[in-house]
Amino acid sequence: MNPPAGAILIVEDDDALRTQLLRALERRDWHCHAASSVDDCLALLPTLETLDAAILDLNLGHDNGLTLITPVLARFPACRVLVLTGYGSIPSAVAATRRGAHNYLTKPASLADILAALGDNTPEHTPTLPDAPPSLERLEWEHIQRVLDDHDGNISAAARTLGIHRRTLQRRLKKRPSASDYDRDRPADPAR
Amino acid sequence: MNPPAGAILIVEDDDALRTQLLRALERRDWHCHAASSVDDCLALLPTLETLDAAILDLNLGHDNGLTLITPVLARFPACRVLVLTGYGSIPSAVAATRRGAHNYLTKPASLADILAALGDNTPEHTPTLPDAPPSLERLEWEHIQRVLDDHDGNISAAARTLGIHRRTLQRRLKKRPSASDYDRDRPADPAR
DNA sequence: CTGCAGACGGGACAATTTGCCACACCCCCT
DNA sequence: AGGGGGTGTGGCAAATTGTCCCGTCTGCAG
Repeated sequence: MNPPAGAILIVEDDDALRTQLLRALERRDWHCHAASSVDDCLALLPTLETLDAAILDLNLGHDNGLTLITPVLARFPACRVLVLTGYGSIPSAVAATRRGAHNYLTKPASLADILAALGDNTPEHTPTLPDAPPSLERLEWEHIQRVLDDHDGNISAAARTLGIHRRTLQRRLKKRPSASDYDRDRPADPAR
Repeated sequence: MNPPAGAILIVEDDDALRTQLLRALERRDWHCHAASSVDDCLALLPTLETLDAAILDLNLGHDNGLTLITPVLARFPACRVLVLTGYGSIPSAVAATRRGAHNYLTKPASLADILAALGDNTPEHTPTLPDAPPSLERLEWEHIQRVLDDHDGNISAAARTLGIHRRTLQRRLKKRPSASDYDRDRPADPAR
């Protein structure tokens, strides 16, 4: 897929996810750099020689990954910036794109999704007419997954922010043995 | 708010909505042009002298409003393009923004929302860190509203695409008497 | 070491909500 | 007039939720 690969920067505050992503990308022959905060990233930037791509988490503690887009592009104008966030919203996607982000994904995203988003060379193709109305259940499910992920799999906490009873969340989860496929190299993944 | 106003183009296939929008904008001293399809719009473009803003619906029959962004900007590079769509998605928002759209809104949007989105002069401000986890119920409700709107208030059709029983949708709607506040002159909205 | 707090999985049971069927009307169209 | 579809409503069984309650585990003070 990408024999030459290149240099990539990962900015993600979740240690587990960051290292997983990093390893997965290195296995694909990318030369990786990683940072876990806005400050780390800003400190790291000047030391880099080249950068072909960057994956930025929006939710970096109290800082916002959005603020990194401009500095990254200032130093490496050709860098492909991919924003990856737990909770994506249309306004923030617009803001990121306006700042020059190449693409915007919401977690959970598989490695394949990420690479595809970065590779998307066609700035003008996407006929994108998927104005398809998602079923209520699907939407609910995806949202639950996101929130759950946002709370590192903590069911109790997720249930609280979702505004439903913990018991209910448990029951619903049991019904759908969803395989969370983060950045697993191959889809198959045990249970982060 | 906008004493000088300017010339604006509205491309929207729903007759009722288009005329409402048009009248509301004219009342605000905008010089309006309107089209109800991609072809109409493309035919209209060359005849225009100036254009300060454009509101494009994404869902134009079988065509996609996204394709209009480039032509519009080609003729009027300084034009502010606002994409307005019934069911918005992050990928399509990214696609629109990449093509040069100034902003992207989902219906229902009040006139105030629209004007604010067009006025948004700050391409670099938005700290946007609302990575807030919406409650399941709120998200559900909003989605229902969008889908309902997408089907012009047709409960049966909406229920079908939502994948729930018509009776259930009815009951849920009755519980929350929401006032659909399209482009009503004044926001007059309870709690969007 | 010993609580204590908080998370997880589950059982039991009542309170709601859904899914479904039925019936009444309406409106539009052939 | 006779479909075909949409909108309200009533009623009822079935599924889902909200609660309470337990028993375990684990990490963290004391």
